[in-house]
Amino acid sequence: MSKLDDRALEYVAKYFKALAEPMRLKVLNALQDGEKNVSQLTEISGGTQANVSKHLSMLAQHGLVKRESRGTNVYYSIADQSVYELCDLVCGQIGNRMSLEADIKKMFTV
Amino acid sequence: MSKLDDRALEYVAKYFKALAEPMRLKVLNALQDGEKNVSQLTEISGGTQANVSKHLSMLAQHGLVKRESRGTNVYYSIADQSVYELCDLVCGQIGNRMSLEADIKKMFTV
DNA sequence: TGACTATATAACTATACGGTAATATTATGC
DNA sequence: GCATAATATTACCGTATAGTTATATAGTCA
Repeated sequence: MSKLDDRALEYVAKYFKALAEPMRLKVLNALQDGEKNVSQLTEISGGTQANVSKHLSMLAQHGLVKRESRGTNVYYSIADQSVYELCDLVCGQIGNRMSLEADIKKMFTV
Repeated sequence: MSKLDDRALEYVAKYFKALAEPMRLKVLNALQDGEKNVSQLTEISGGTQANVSKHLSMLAQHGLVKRESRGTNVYYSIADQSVYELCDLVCGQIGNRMSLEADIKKMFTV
């Protein structure tokens, strides 16, 4: 983050934007223990098939997940494990906030 | 990022959302070498005073920056240095992408 | 108090985006 | 080819938000 010009900032912002959605975080979370197909992710996330599919294609477009179709199924997996570092960092930060109610804080410090 | 419930995901998503804006990243970038007041940030970022002020108040609300008024000036500073770890992680990831054009990649690897 | 500076806010517009429902595409097996 | 299953896409709606302009608020100094 030293000398980022405007175009670079756009890229970084877009990357964060990909993570700035609960449903997408849920999907990424579900992919932590290995690849899953759209049906599985749909069920785990509790979303509709269309919506999950849309989020997945967005995540793939931003390079966060990899797509591999096998038969009629399409399997998605994490493209780069370091995405979880990001989330852990954020969780750590949020966990440290004194302004949050105790029960919220507990969620992050388990 | 182990057992995050829906409410926790909302929090994390909101945090990322605060970072998902080029102008806000620019402001955070400008604050790396210490506090600055709104006028300075306005000039550095090239935005309008109103817009920068709005982004700053958003960043403050999400706990990313601290606000301190001295005289008629208001000085903002980074609340938690680890925000730059996040950005560096993202820059590193983006820098590694083979799909990006070389000149874009260069921006991140300098 | 009144002028001046710095910052914040309100009202507004345009645009982006998440969710849904319906439909299209692609692959499999008969 | 036809039926079926899995996934993707389209069109639409409602809402959120970035930016702008104008105005309000607050602090300083004469």
